[in-house]
Amino acid sequence: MSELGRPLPQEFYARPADRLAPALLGTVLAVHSEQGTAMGRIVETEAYVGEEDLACHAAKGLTQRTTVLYGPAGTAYLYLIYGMYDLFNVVAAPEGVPHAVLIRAVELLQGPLNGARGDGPGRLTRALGIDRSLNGTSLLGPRLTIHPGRAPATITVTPRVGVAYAGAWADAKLRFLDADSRAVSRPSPRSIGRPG
DNA sequence: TTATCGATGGTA
DNA sequence: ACCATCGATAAA
Repeated sequence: MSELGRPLPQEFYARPADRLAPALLGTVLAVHSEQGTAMGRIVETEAYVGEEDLACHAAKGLTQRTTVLYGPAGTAYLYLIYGMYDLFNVVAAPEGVPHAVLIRAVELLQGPLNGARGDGPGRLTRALGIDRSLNGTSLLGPRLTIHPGRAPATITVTPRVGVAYAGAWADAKLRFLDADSRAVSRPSPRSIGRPG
């Protein structure tokens, strides 16, 4: 049983998503349920930085769907994509500022693992046993928590995945990866390949 | 009420 | 490269 430090405090989350996203690399997402605790070390994140960001859901403004983005930092934002996958995000920035960090990959430490892997935003939610019923849940516990972990030695920065429609924002370098992890969702320009 | 479109992943 | 699958949003 690995040791988890205290959950990251609310203040940790209350900063712009482009600064929170790299800070989350290496931290451990824990999902607590009757079954036990599922855990994964976060190795890939993307920042979505508010109403001006055409790739951010809040580009549509305040709607029923985006309500939690406008709420306090340190809240889970989960939504269904492509009719099939639940994607997990961390709400960032002060209340009223709709920033979020998408968690795209984890190194699985402890399961449910429903036969799923951790290398992909749709996969990790299945592997950790979370879905959109947890939308709006606090990351201060008791259901979901994030804990300090081993920070990456090197962070790779690239444009975000799947946002080609977002005009100038499609090219923004807002995706962050642990360059030494092999659990990332897809090859990255710098960390791809194996030495010798 | 209806049409369009995804912050994906599995298969060919 | 193609497509399964469905909720949110915008248009009508």
